[in-house]
Amino acid sequence: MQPDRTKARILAATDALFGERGFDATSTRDIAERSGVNKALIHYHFHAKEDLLGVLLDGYYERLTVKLLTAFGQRPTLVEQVEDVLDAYADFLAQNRTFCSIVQREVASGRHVDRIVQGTLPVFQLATTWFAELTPNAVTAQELLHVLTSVYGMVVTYFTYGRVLHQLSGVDPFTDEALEARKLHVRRMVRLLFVELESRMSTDAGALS
Amino acid sequence: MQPDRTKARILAATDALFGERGFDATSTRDIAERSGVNKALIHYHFHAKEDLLGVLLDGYYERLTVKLLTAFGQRPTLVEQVEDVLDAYADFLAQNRTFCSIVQREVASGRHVDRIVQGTLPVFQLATTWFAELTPNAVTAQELLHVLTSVYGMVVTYFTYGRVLHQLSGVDPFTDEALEARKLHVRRMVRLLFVELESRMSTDAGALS
DNA sequence: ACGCGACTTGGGCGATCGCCTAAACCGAGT
DNA sequence: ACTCGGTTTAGGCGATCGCCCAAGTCGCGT
Repeated sequence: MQPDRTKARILAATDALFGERGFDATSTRDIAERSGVNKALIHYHFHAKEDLLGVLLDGYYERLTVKLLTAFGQRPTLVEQVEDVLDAYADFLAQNRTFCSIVQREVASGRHVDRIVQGTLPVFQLATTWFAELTPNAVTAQELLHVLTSVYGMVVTYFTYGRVLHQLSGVDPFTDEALEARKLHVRRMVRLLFVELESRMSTDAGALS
Repeated sequence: MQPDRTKARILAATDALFGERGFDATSTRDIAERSGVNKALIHYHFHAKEDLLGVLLDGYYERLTVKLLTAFGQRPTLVEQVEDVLDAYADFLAQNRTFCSIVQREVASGRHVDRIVQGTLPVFQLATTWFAELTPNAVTAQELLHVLTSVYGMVVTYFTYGRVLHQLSGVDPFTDEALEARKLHVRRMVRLLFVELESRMSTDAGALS
């Protein structure tokens, strides 16, 4: 078998196992068995187990960044652009649910935070420049961070807590219809935010109520 | 030393270690060392490592539920009650940041989901009955779940992604001032939601835009 | 004083961990 | 035909894992 094919098989197995069990609960032997590859090959191709996670995360963030940056800038108004990016984000998470689990766990453990910050940085900076240009003095940097955190949380929590939501509602949250409904909900919330921002800009004053 | 004191020391060390490293990355020897207790005592008092996590989670959810249910019902209007509950939730997470990390990891791994669902159930049911009484036909069950997920996500994400936010903004998100600012932001978002709900009820029709 | 049950202790069992070594394999270049 | 570098293999090293055992200690009722 050509080495590229081997590396791909190892990475695929790693993704599946890290996603469902987590880094610490997965042994290199598990990965070898799942990918149908000798266990020494993992260390030959990826040096250490830790590096496997690094390569995996870097790949995810590169694909995610490309997808979000291209989703941005397709439609005229800012609201529509934001909606497109959030839709693309939701689609990405739906198609890469292991990514969501892995990041959540690593952030909780404070590991690979640098890599995760670096991965989110391009989109984060794009978002901040949007608002800096569009709402020069209506939104402070602190407030913007809160808004981004909230929107991010709304999108991501739906996927991380998928199992919990399933049990609470009895409905599978990952069917196509359910995902579309979620995206619609997020769009509504974002519209509400924008309405508030615009009204604040027109009155040229801050703070709601 | 009296056994209750021993069990408390073990649980405290378990909480700290599970919180910062996670269940799988923590050994019973780590717990014994941190709590200054013989390693066999852990299995004597708590049977298995897995049970430690169970006891820990049950304790957290009991305290959380009591806190949220008492926070509810102190002020006249529904908006204020919701704000109080969310403030109490944020305070609880701020004072028990390990809880947040632990739950996030376990949910990501699909472990202890039953226990977590059971723990959130009282508050979840209270929230659903609120809206069922107050907005009988303005909000569907599906839509309510989306709203609760979003609000939950807004609150929790701030704490789980504390380290990331710190690096992105350069500001410690866990100072008293920062936490108050976060609570204020969540309150604003909830107010926006309520304004939308009320307008929908007055027009007696659904769907924004 | 003494026995009994609860608690604590050091030591170690078998299993599994990440990683490494030495040898075999294999296709391309000469 | 034969080297040679890249790839794959079986096997095992030392460390660590969860958990258990037999003995020891302690306080308390009698």
